[in-house]
Amino acid sequence: MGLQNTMRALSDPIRREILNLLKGGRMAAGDIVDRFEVTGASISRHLSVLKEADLIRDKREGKHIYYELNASVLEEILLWIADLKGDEQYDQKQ
Amino acid sequence: MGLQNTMRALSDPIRREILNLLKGGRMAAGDIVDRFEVTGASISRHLSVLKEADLIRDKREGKHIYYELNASVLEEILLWIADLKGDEQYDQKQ
DNA sequence: ACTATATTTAACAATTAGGTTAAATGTTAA
DNA sequence: TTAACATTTAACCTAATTGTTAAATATAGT
Repeated sequence: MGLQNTMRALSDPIRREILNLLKGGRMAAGDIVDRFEVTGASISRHLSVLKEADLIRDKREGKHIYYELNASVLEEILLWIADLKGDEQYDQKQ
Repeated sequence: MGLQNTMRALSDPIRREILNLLKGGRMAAGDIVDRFEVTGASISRHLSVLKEADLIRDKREGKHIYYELNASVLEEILLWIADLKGDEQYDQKQ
């Protein structure tokens, strides 16, 4: 919901790294946790911030909850930044 | 210095609005302050965060300090986001 | 129903961020 | 050098963020 949520979600390095991981395809929460030094509880909250920003989506499958990237939300930032840069080429592009 | 500083700077709505104002050309600190409801001290700190992120540059001229946009730093974010989106078209460019 | 596994939520502590007012700094002009 | 103006810095307060551990929830298998 809106640029603010998205920007806030992206302001944390762990959350950005999570998105980077998901670029390679969906992952179960536990597998994401394994990639970081912090606890599962901590990652779980990062995931919920990303989900609130609609940057990721989750889907339960049995015991696991899989997370996947939803990159479409990024278009808004991209446009905001391109506008700031006065980058009309990109602005035009859908 | 780096994506983290930039992202952090952009995560605040007042700072984003300041950048938007500067899109129209350089402004003195006081004129920026007038556009917001918060105190000059508060805006001054926002400006210093933006400056640390190298998103703006300042230049003293007599009693005034003028701030101007430095949009070039945004390229890094643009690439980061484009990469996440798998947007090769933009990735290639430049 | 019980146990093990996967994940989230709650409660708390530490840190960071953003706001305020008051003091400090830098500049210009009298 | 004093005064006025423009801006930043310091000191302080409150609220938000991030991390931890422990408890709660959901699912699957026995």
